[in-house]
Amino acid sequence: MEKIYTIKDIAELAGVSKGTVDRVLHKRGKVSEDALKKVNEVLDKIDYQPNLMARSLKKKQIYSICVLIPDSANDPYWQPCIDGINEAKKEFKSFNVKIEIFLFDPTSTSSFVETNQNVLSTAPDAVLLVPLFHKEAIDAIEIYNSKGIISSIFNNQLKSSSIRSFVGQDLFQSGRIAARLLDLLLRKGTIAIVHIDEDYENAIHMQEKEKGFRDYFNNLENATFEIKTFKVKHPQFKSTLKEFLDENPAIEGLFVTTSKAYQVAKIIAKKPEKKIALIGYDLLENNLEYLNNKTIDFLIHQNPKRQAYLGATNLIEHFIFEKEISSEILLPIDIINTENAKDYFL
Amino acid sequence: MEKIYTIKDIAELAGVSKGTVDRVLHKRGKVSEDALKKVNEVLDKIDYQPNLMARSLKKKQIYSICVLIPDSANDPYWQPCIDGINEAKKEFKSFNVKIEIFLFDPTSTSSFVETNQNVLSTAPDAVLLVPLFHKEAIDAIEIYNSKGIISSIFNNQLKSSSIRSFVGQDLFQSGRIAARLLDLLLRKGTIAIVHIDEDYENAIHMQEKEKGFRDYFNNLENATFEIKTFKVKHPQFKSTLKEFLDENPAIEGLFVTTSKAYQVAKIIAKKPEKKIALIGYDLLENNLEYLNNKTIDFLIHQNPKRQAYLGATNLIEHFIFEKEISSEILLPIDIINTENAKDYFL
DNA sequence: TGTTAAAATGTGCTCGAACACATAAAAAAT
DNA sequence: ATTTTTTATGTGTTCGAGCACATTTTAACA
Repeated sequence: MEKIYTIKDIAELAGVSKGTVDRVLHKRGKVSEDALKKVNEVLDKIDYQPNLMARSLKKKQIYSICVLIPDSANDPYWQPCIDGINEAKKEFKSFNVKIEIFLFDPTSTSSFVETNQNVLSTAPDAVLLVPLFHKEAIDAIEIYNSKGIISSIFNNQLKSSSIRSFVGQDLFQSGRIAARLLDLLLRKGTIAIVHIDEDYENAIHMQEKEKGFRDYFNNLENATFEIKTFKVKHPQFKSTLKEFLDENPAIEGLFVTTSKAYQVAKIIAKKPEKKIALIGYDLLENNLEYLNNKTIDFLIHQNPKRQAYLGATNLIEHFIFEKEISSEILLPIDIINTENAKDYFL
Repeated sequence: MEKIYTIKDIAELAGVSKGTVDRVLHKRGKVSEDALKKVNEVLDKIDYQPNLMARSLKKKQIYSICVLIPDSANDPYWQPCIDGINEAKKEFKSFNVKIEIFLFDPTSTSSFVETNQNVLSTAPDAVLLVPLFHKEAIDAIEIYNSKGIISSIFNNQLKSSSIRSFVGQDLFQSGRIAARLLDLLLRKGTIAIVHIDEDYENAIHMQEKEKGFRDYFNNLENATFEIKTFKVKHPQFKSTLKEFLDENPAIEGLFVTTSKAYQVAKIIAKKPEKKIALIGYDLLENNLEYLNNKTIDFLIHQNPKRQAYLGATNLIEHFIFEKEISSEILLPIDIINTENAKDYFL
């Protein structure tokens, strides 16, 4: 077992005082060449790991992190994110970090902008946000960056050099997985990709999934599939989808690119004459209901709780343990069916 | 933002000294009824959370945890466990816990017994072990218990009132998932369950999986499957399996209950005249190779790394944060195909 | 009432890092 | 050579909890 060295140990070994060692460690200057050399020699020889307890105890500074999440009252998808943040909060409650959650309305751009302004006025050290609105998110992040506030994002990918970290999934790959599962279920036939509410939910999200989905089938040898795309908005949703299915009786499989597969399931459950394979996203209660009665065949789990949790801990550990911020954390893409669904609730 | 109270704060509020508050908090006695009442009144009013940094800094006691894992030189399955423990070790290196890994030979009962004796001689505070050998594990755990050493297990379930915690998967459910996937792949036909090296690897593991597997098909309406069981040991493995397959030409699917699916894949890959569906366990390199060339259709991920990690952190957090030890942590059962396999490496 | 024992309470040091401040040594200016 | 300035180095306090020890208060007994 290797010895744990303290600053005092180093001071004794180098024949200087702990003050000098401290100045060397923190490069605060005011150290003679001679002393610098002596201390560095000791430092090279041993593996000094500062005691983080002591450091955290001494430092009065409280790091503040703001988290912007869509309000789960508008969309239950976001509830696990809130839970994930609260879990991180609990875990690090003894440390000198303050985590505050700000909710915005996912259907309202102005709510997003406004919430960002509120966050800005609290002058946090870092912001973790779901960049639902592309342009507005970029703008907000630029402002944070100019004020020296670290920004991280999760759920949606977003290209900007001002972003320090992204937590999410490889959406292209996610589309490929959906394709592979439908391939398995059907072997051949006509499949439709269904995009619901493409407007305010981030379109890139869905497009990447579609690309991956199509990529799988394009690269398939002896491919016997036909792929269609269907876009629809919520108000006229029900009638439009019915029409679409009636007009395309050959369709045997559907890939819903959002968490709204239950809305589709509700409609196709009423067409028992023909089983349509259905794949969607996320373990919402509504979705699970249709998974259990086998209207939905597979769900792909985006693990929003863990995304939020990892987004938060990535920042927290940067502040209190001086860990480097991982610029990209890609979560595994979990395949869910009736049998393993309940495992994913903790 | 709620104020963080210290012992000093409480002392002032109650009009006593911090020594008295300390005695009340730790129930060390020597406190008058009057003082006890005054302190408890304050304690009821506020939410006191002791500063764990300060506590950890002060306490000189180093908690020692020993981890017993099979040597990965014998079976690569165990390497991720070692990685998981090292990750936990790294994460908590600043805290006063010492984690030591002890490796034993998974093919040798006496190696397991001997290693337990070595562990015992270091008089640790807790032991985390893979109870590969049923009887010997129970014995070892009884001894640990009699010496006041906490024991936790992972990977294998084991019933004993002396065990404080189990981390693993629901093996019955795991068997059901394999069944569901084969159902999906085949729709009907003959399937064989393959148990490899049932002797020294824990038999219960495989039996539970078989039970779940059969349960799925038993409860299936209009079932058109026939299920066989095939047990085999390594030396004569190759020839015996070939024979079995030749004798049962109807077999269209195989469920290998261990991480040795690649050994089966090696054989059926040479029979290209008929595609046999194959499902196995664990993301070993050998398995992934056959997954990628589609000889193996699905792998079920038992997440050994996370099992070990959670087993360790469960104990660590008990010691340093006084968290309760979760008596059972069941990990989700991850379904892996070619498309999402690479996600599961971190 | 005075003395001793027992119980209750308070004080002060420690853990290791951080940093303000005091002191000492070297360099520069008179 | 002496004073002043600059630079280097050391000392001491703080953070909050834990615990040993000192001190005070109360109870018991002669």
